[in-house]
Amino acid sequence: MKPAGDRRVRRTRAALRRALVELALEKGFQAITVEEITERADVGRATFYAHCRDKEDLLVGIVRDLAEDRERLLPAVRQAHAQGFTGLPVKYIFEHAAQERPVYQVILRGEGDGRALREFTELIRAHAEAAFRERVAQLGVTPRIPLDLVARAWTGELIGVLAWWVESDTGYSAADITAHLRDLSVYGRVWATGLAPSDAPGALDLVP
Amino acid sequence: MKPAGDRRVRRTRAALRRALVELALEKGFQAITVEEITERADVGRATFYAHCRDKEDLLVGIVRDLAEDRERLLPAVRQAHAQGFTGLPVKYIFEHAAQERPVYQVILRGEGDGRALREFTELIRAHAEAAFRERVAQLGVTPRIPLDLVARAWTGELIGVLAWWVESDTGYSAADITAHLRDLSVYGRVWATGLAPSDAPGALDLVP
DNA sequence: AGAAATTCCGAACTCTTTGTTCGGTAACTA
DNA sequence: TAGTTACCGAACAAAGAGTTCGGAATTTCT
Repeated sequence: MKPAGDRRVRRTRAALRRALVELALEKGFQAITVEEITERADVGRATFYAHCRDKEDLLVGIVRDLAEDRERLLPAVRQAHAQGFTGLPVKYIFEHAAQERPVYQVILRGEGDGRALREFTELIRAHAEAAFRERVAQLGVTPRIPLDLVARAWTGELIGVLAWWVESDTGYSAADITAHLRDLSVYGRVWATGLAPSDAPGALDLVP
Repeated sequence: MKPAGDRRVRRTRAALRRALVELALEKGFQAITVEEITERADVGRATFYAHCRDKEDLLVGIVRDLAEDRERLLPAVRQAHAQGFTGLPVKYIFEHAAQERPVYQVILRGEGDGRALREFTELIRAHAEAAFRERVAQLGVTPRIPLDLVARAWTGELIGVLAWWVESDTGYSAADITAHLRDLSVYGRVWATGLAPSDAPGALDLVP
């Protein structure tokens, strides 16, 4: 299939986005000027404004592209899981992040005015909450904690870990992290720290 | 006890910070100019630069103040919990956030270039990780999941929920949220969604 | 292949905002 | 009360944002 639109547009868009990510990693988003971007991308400055209103806009565009890219992989993943899988396959998010590490870094650092990261977060949160609700309805159980809260907590957890993972060399593979996050979800943090279930009452202030 | 330093300094600092928060809520951090801040604070523009290099700096200062403010309450809280309590008392964070809601909103939106939120996050994360390690050493158990990961996950969870809570009217009280977060920590997300422990294996893809 | 449409260039221009300086005045501390 | 320190305000240079437009080049459509 051929990508839609004018080739020139695709080329300059790609060049601008790549330039933005590179520069953001080099000197921080804030410090970048539009001229630097266009210079690095080898594009006329006026052209920049033909594509987006400002830096921020460009960054948000990148987030959208990234999400689209992820979605493109999703159907195949869903297929792999035999029956109606509705969740966001965490492992593939981490693998995708490993592939597109620079972009993920810039986004997850919350650079720009935060719009990009908020948009990123919201995408994941909406996915998660929908998946939770569907699952609960499917099994006919009633949640013990409001699902909106559970979704927020889970999203925060995921993004917190993801941000850390793409930033530093943690030594954990995508599969490692996924397994840990799963255990954490299933057995809880008290278990994760190594306490026996019987210690739980005394260990409540691990949280307070 | 008398607050340290020159009264004039305290006054203008406070005025500048209040102005910044107000304006950030009204029109977004990005759109604010230094002149607007000084105007709102009724302070000469040159004075602004005598206190901080730019908007960002001012915001980071606010974060520091906030943390300091929280710490001031902490000893009393620690006292309440009979023996050596080391964790960050979540409930008091939420109560503090309720008191200082506008400030928390601005910070947790990730406005500015993200430095403020990163600093905020890092403060909490460091606290949490230290608390976890101490607790684990105290009880002589070995963690089943690396504690750095657990700390990241927990911090993300807390901040995700906190950001949501100060932003929208969720209808949950600080005590509600705290209780839910505790249950989530102790029993895990699978339990939280209402599934029986026996459902766990089949419910793993709530996470993957 | 040819025509029409679209995009890119680049240079010029305006306007806003930033960040700095400095002498005089007022407020505070000790 | 004396001495220190902070604030004011006006003026300045520099830089970046955002817009405009005619002509050249590419691409798409027929």
